[in-house]
Amino acid sequence: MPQPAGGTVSRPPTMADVARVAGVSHQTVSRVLSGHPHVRENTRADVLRAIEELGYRRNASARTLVTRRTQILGAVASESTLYGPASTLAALEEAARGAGYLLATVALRTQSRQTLAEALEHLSGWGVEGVVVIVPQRDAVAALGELRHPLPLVTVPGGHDLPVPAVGVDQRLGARLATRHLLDAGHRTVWHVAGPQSWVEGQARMAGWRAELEEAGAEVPPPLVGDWSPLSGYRAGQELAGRLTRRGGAASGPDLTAVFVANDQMALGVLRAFREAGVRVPENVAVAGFDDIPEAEFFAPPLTSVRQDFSEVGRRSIDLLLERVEEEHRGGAAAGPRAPVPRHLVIEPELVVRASTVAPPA
Amino acid sequence: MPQPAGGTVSRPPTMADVARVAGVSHQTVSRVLSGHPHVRENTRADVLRAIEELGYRRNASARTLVTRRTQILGAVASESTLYGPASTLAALEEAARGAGYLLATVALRTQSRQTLAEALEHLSGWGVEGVVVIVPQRDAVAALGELRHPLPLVTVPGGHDLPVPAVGVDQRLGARLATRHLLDAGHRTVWHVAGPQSWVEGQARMAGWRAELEEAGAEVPPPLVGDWSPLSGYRAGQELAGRLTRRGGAASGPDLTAVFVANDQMALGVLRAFREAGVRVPENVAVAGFDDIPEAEFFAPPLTSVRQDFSEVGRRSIDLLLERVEEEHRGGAAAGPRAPVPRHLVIEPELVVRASTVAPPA
DNA sequence: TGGCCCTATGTTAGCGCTAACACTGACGCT
DNA sequence: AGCGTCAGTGTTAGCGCTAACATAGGGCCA
Repeated sequence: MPQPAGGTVSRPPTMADVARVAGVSHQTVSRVLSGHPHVRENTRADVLRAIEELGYRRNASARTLVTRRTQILGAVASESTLYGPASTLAALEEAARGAGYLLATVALRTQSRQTLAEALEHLSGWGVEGVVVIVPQRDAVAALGELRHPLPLVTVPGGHDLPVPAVGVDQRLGARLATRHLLDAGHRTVWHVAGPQSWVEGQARMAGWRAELEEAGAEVPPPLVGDWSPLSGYRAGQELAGRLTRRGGAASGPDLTAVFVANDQMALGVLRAFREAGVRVPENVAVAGFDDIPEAEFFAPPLTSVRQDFSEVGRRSIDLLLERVEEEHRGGAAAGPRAPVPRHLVIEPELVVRASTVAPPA
Repeated sequence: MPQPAGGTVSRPPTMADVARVAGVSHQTVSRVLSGHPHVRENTRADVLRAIEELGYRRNASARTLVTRRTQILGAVASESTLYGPASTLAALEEAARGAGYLLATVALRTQSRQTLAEALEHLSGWGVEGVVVIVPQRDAVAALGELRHPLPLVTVPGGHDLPVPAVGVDQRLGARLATRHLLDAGHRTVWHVAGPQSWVEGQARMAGWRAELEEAGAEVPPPLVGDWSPLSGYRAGQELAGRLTRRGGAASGPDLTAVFVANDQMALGVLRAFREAGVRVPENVAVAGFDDIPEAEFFAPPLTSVRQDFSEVGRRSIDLLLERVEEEHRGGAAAGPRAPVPRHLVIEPELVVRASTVAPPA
């Protein structure tokens, strides 16, 4: 790689330096760099050679100052160590980079109105052109709704009625797929270990489960509610195992032969509780999870789960956000009528069937 | 929140606008914003009121153009969906934000010389002042060593001899803690299911395990090598279980009563293989892991593991990086002798003892 | 041959900010 | 009274770039 010429370690070269070396004006250099059409082939080559020779790189701030475009997008997330958000974040970055944008992230411990406002404030301090907000909790969605920040936003997941475009995996559908799979396997009904109802996904998964049961005319057992953690799944598993063992009881409720657990972590806890109680999976009870985390394949037994394509979610979110950003710049200040219906993109989930719901061939 | 005055939706207000409203020069506004000492209290109040009234926000690009400081740091990571990197990334962001910097991330699928160079190139396109590179693999470290990029860098983890400062948890120590814990419990020796030796951590954990055994005068069994995944742990577990069951064999090697597994995911696989083979944990064999992922507590049985404080790693990395950045700006172009010895910060890990290594009270 | 358009390039004027210096008046010293 | 000092403020000159306009010369037509 060519080094800046000369012995003195000085300022990085500017467009004017390149112009001098190439024997043209700085404007011509700018034209070459911007791919402007009316530049002679010879001139273009001279300029490119000079750029190479000096190791010139265009100054982003100067460019931003006049174009009013930072080419920076933001992402705000919480629980970013969980598989879903982390995957989404990575996909978001890749997509942003592919589109020529830098992605600045903000990792929040909790998403309150205050912290969300601070995050957006922080990001707009650097002039980000738009932000993807990963808001897994309903409170956070509500908090976001109260903000009315002028920045173009996209939320992940969707499923809310905010005037903000969104992208997300169809949680209801995922829950229906898992539930239907269990009903199809001959179970009279399906129990549910739900996620926290304060989460968008927790609520949607429960709704999907309930809808599928009702549609099938199956009895709807009372759902147990966990907090996504293996421990809460373990507790729910103990509760369920208890119902199975004191079998004489009249108050035991509907047939307990199948359980749909709202995420794989909790399913891990359920499996453990069942094992301890001597409940065999899938012979006594079939268990399905949600998320298809990489470990799910190696649970004992391997877990049937609903797979979400987070990469797709990331890509689509950036597409949607850039659409909004372009709109903002074209429509500009003289804005016509607001985009009438914010688009909600829905990605379809996929059911992955494993041994936890299918009895091994005898 | 006050809106920009007037009906026309126009450009955001500038310092000049604030100056006009406050009845001072734009320079005085700048002085107020920069906390310059020689400003009368009255004047400062006038300016702040005008800023509030107009909803003024300083333009970062214009500021950067003259100060040559973007106040942006970068982070490059791969496998960013794993618990460790994801936690580090989140901690990095929080620390950067606390120090008044924006954090831009790049998520790589693989870290080759090429992709690392592209990532740094991408980040320097926006003038980041420094970059934290999360390089878990030895190849990546080597690739990084060949780059000689002018950007201030810090790597996570350390344990290399590159002329680059680093921060990391002491992996050797962690491995020794786990191994010593097992020896102290009365086991004659400890087997090891290692991580890929292409990884910095995989190698260091094996080295720590071996060193501890040798120091104790214990026999060193042949290590089994996995790839961090539960499946590879499962395979290793089957191999180990096989040695236990065909107990007559003379070639079975040293006593197999304790296993130190290089991460918790693989330990999950080992536990499953043992369970299937009828090997009881910890009664027949004690098992310890590494990382202390949140799920470790809910494995069957709960897993003894080595906890790493990733938040601390993140904070220290930013501290170190900013030190380097400041140095760069003070020393400037007329640079004196390079910083002689790049600092390596080492964070101590902590052993968390659970049921997988301690027989329950009879 | 004059007028026109079209290509290829140069010149000029900022974008919004900070750094450097210039200025003013109050104060205190000799 | 004359002078230096210093707090408090204004004026000026860029930072490196792009947009808008200006200019020069060649080809084409009537």
